Amino acid sequence: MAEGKTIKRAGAVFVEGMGAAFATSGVLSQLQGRIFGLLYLDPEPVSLDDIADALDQSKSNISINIRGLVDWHLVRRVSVPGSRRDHYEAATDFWRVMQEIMERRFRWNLRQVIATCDETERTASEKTSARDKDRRFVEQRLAALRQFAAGVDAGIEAFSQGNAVSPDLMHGTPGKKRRKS
Amino acid sequence: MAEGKTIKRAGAVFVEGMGAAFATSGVLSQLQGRIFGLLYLDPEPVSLDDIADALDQSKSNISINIRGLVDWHLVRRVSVPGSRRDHYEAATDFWRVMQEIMERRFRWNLRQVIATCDETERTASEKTSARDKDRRFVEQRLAALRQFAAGVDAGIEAFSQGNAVSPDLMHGTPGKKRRKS
DNA sequence: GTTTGTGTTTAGAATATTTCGAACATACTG
DNA sequence: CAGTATGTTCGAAATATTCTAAACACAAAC
Repeated sequence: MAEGKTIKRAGAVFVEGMGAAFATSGVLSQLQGRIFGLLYLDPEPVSLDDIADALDQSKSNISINIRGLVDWHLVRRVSVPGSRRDHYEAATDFWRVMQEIMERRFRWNLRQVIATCDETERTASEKTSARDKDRRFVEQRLAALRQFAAGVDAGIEAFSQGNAVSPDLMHGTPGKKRRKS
Repeated sequence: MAEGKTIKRAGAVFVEGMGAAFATSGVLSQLQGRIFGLLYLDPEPVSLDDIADALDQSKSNISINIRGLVDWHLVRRVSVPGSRRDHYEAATDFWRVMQEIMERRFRWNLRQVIATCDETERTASEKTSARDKDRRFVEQRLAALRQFAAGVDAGIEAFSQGNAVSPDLMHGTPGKKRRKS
């Protein structure tokens, strides 16, 4: 609306590019990428219907998908004085978004791995019929995986808090066992 | 085969846990997680058919999915003396896998964003009809996004090479404009 | 060279996800 | 309060993905 027809052309390139990028991100969908692309190049907040219109999608679909964008802090819902409609604008604090993803996606995933290791070990130790050799093998493997996941988890946490992270702190030189300090 | 029935029970917990973890990873599928889970707790390499059998899937499906695991270096194909079949075993160098993912997934994705910014800018500058104000707005936004993506990209590269990465090197304090050097 | 064992490709079936339009709920307008 | 504008929810349709079984290709064994 506020932008000229030419920008709209360039906008189409950007919108589709963001769609492609988001689609392969594993975090957000193609449509969410396109929505973000549209908003990011528009200086004015845009209403739901205008977004639906511009991207040729149903209002309900935009409604659903934009919620995810707001969740990840990639888009803000703002109120526009004259209008009763919800309006949306792109956020520009990508750093924040990245932190959010690291917290809620990566770390959550790592904890899931850790939890699985723990649960497996508990289950394995209940039943005592397995040969010692097998038991030890499994426990050693579970320990190795848990240690890796815990290390990365700690690394991300440190990073999130503004600390530098160095690779060798995270991977405990696999193969050879090493003391903690 | 080489593992007792009890380990198999615990194994089921682990297999399903890995399936769940991988499913939400955005990189690999649930089935791939289950395959990895199975192999990771087995000291012996396992044949295609045995995997298919254990996970109750068709051979072809396993064949397809295991290729992805090998691609990401999460699983190795090994040859077993007595048998003509391909056998597979889990890799244990998670660090390597992580690097692989960072390179081939994250960085590739960031470059995609950068490329889109560049392409958009080129398209925008061809058409000169837009008002200066709009043009500058768009260009400033494209520059900001590109800078962020380039920063993260450089950070990951450094990290991959064993260097420490600190957050403040990456995010150029958004809001206020800043000179390059 | 034929047969047998093995992994891969392929076409279609099964399943899951995305999308739409209608129905609904809610809040503003007069 | 009636009426209208707006966002959300819901069930069905469209689309995409995953999975299977059969056909295929290739190599080893006989």
